[in-house]
Amino acid sequence: MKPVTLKEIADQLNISVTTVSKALKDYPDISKKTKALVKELAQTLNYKPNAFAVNLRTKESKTIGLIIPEIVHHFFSSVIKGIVAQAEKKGYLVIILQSNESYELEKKQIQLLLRQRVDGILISLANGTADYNHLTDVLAQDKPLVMFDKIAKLVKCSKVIIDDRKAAYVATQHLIDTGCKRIAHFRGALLPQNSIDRFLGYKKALLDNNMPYDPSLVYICECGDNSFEEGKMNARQLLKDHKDVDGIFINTDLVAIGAITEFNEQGVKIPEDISVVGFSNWFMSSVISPSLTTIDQPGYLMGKTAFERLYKEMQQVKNKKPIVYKDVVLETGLIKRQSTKEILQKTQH
Amino acid sequence: MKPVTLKEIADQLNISVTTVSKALKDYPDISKKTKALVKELAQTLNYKPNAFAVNLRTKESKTIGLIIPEIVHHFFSSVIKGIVAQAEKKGYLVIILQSNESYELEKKQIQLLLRQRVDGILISLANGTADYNHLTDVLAQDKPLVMFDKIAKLVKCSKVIIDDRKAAYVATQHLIDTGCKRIAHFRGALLPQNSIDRFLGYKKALLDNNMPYDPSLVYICECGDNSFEEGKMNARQLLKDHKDVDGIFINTDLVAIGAITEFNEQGVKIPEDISVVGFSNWFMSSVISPSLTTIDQPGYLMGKTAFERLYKEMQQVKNKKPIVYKDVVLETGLIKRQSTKEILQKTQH
DNA sequence: CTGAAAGCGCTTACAG
DNA sequence: CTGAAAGCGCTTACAG
Repeated sequence: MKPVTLKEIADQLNISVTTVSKALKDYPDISKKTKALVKELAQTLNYKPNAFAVNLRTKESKTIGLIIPEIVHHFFSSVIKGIVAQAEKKGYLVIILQSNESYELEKKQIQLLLRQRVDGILISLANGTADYNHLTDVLAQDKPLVMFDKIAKLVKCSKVIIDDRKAAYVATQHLIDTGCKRIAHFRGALLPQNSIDRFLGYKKALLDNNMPYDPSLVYICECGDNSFEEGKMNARQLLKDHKDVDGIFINTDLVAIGAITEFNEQGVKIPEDISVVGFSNWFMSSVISPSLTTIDQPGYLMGKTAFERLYKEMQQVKNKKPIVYKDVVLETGLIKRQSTKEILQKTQH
Repeated sequence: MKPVTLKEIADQLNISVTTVSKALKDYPDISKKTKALVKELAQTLNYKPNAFAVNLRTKESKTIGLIIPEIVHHFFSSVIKGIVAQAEKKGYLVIILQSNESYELEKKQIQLLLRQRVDGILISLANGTADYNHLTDVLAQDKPLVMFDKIAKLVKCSKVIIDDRKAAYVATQHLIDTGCKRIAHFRGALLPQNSIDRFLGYKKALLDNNMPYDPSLVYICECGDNSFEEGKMNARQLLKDHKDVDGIFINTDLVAIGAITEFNEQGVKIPEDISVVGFSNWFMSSVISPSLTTIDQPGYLMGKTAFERLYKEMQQVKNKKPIVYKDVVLETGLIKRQSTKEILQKTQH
């Protein structure tokens, strides 16, 4: 069963393809009668315009590309959901690609999307991405590109992020406010901007509170996959290296959950012996024991907002206006749970 | 900066578009010299074939559609990952759509994908889907359609599933083997096939062990969203209704985790007072306390396999052969953890 | 070995 | 109010 074309409708009605096309699109210069006839037949034949032909003519695909480091991931899957939902509302389809945190794959995927002539690209960078030529290539073609969460500050394009530095500051301050004196940090991989920013927020909170910054308390993971195992390993190492640590701010909830599991296994009491704060507020964090104090990171909203930005830019391109770049910073919040102690009364008289 | 076309390459080289096209595709009737010239220029100009034009000519989009009930979901996101990875290997792009468990949305999305002229469709049905015309429409167009996980048995197409009935039987048998005498079941929504099959497996295990089947021990959730809250609610209700229940087989891990949380809060001991078995082996289940005994459901493999099936069918269509439908049943396994007791010794003499 | 020509299915400026 | 014609960027059967 071959799909129905305009020509078939035209032939059956003994009118021209032009008229059929215009009738379906409600051009004002077509008679009401013709329109009704055409629409009815299109309906009964179940006519669907051939997207390839339409795209070829209009140079629009109504499709966007999405490149994400990892799909099986609470935060990222929430972002995907936000993007897909918002895109559908505006009549756009989303092609999804996963970079697996690989720079090489990411580069290849950008090429794939460009070849596919998507109208715009949404990307969260792989940890390994340090070279941005593949991204500036996109921008050079006046193809809208919006980064979210894992971004490159140096690339000139719109970005949707949270204030990682501030959020990390709040997390660390909370540890301090609850009485922690010696606070470690699991920072994950070295490169990604949000890893850097969270580290800086941690450091600043220490210094602002006149606490010494000790680099040996910062655990970097070369693999940098932010995994459960990474948390377990780091926690084990920490217990060997620094028996005096009484608080940890951890880059990502999953890593924090790994750490908590290790502490539980070794009989280290949370929060009595060590307080733990995570980052992202994965659903899991509310149900483990003890439940994890963490930073709430609005994934769905970030996806929605990123698409909205991209949409604006795609409109600008369509209207032959210059693309206006804009950064959007979303709010985060601290979720207090059982892995940190009560805030000390600041009783002074 | 407008994308480069074949014509531009042809003009610069003073040859025809035909020759350029053939040279790039390594047709044997083009001279080595010409091929080298064309390829070099294409490279320097960063030529990328216009996918719309290619698709329009070849009637192939090298794109497939994926409709899934929920993206933020451990099992489904694993499936997505498997599909996307395998598709990319074979040179296909994936358009992702989320039905939100809504039949209406699902129907609309099928239309969207058909309009987009995807080469094939992968779908896991919404809970509410009871009418299959939108699916048979796809099949009637000789467009490959493969269902996975949440399928409709009545629709004639390839399916990739697990043996839900058998897996549920194994789960229930495990409860029996560990000494449970009165076993409840949280079955979730009424309609979906796997909900039905898991229930039947539960029931059969009881009967095969000469245990009475008591319908009042089966908790159906009309909302049927398989949520954490559903688990808490059902557990609360169960404690009111049936104080003698000492084991539960629960449809989905997330619901089981909700139940465990409720039991923990009410001081009901797991597995001493009540043993719990879940279904799916979400990552979360290994880190909660007590960790959850569950059925391992191979999400990534299911995604990969579903794409492979679709790929075969797309090849058949391409080669003008009839589509051969096939069901693939993937293996599951029981993961024993802390939420169930040790298996009783079957000492008989 | 090379190229002119037709055509995929649409849209739209233009003529009548 | 209707339609002939050009063209989007490719591919491929055919001629030379």
